[in-house]
Amino acid sequence: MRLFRRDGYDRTTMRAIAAEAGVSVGNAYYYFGSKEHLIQAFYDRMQDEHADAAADVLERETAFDARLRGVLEVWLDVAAPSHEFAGQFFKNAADPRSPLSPFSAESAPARAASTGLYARVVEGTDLKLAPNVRRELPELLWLLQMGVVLFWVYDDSPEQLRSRELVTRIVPVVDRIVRMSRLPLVRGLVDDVLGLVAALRG
Amino acid sequence: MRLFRRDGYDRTTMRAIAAEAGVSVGNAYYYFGSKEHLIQAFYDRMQDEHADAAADVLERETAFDARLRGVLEVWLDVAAPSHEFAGQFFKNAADPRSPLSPFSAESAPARAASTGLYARVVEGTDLKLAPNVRRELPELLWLLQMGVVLFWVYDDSPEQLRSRELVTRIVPVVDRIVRMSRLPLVRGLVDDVLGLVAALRG
DNA sequence: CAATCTCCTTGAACGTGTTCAAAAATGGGA
DNA sequence: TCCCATTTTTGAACACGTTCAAGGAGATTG
Repeated sequence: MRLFRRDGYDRTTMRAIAAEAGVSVGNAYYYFGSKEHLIQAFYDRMQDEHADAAADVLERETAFDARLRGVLEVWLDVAAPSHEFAGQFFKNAADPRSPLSPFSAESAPARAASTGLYARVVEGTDLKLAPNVRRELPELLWLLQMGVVLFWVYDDSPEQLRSRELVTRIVPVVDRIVRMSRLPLVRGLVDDVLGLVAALRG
Repeated sequence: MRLFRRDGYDRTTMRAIAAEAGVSVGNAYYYFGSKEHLIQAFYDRMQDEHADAAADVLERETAFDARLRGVLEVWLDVAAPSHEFAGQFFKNAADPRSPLSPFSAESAPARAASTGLYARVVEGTDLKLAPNVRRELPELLWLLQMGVVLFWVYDDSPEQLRSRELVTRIVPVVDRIVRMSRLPLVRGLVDDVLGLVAALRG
């Protein structure tokens, strides 16, 4: 991770990693199937840090919008030091066949942990929701986070301020949509969307 | 392109491409800066094919939902033969720094052509829209297409039938949202979203 | 103690994308 | 026809990720 952050993913060679770790190149491959697999550790650690920081937010906030904004902002905090590196990492994760893809079978545990986090975002609030909305909302919020991550990866503004702005502006919109979801006019629409999500899952 | 389709992106070597073309490896690099750059030709051709096929649809259909569905379905038609290959290609396009990224400066002309296509989807219809919605809708529909592409890339169902289902089910939802956008209740929400998009563009 | 087995470690070797100095072809003027 | 500048072409060489046969280290068994 030290070398990745210092030199970037592409410029860090397996030979350099092995030398830094004091082992041979072949030995690195005995413990990690490929260079990509080395990233999984990084990915997991970031997820853990996020879960910790998010727990603080969820203890502090009770309103749905504050909880959601807090959890998303805390992701930006945790990810900030790795922005440059993560851009290159994302390239590999975007390969549909890669185990690092957020939709892969290998990522299922991480995905479950993340949707669990958003389940807690929803749980502790005063939101009145239809049962089907309550069931699907955590996964939709996870998708929202994926969107934020995607935006953040492409964000070349100083200190990723645009990503900050995205979060602060999109959270009220989400909040309003969720609260409107029980209105007669909107309800049919929401049911359609939920049906669509359920049908295309997996 | 013949080799890419037959053997996939990774398994097609620059040496094989050069041999097939009857030139040396170095000569291939005289005309194409890298293996990635070879894809740009493929990308451009697919876009042209899509524009042609979409023009037929737009001549035939007049209702907004039919036009949108037709244009999206025609994209699936054009892309279908390259599904396996395009998955690997997408990995490279997902690199934020790659000129192949759909958000890169190099892709600006292609992006403009695509949003222009969706401007025509909107134009020829009976939709009554607020000015700001009419202005932003083409770009939002292009984003919708990017979403469909993303889904399609990850779609491993036979003949990408799930992607077909996504299109047939999401188009009515979009149609309803667009038509609802003038309702007093929804209008404020729509304005927020459009403001967000405008603020974060570029 | 010896024999054997499993786990761990090594570094040379392979195939890859890419580079580059050198050679070849081209084309226009003297 | 010859010369020279430019464009084009070549293939060996480089650095990289990855593989693998070979051997070493430790534990277990007879």
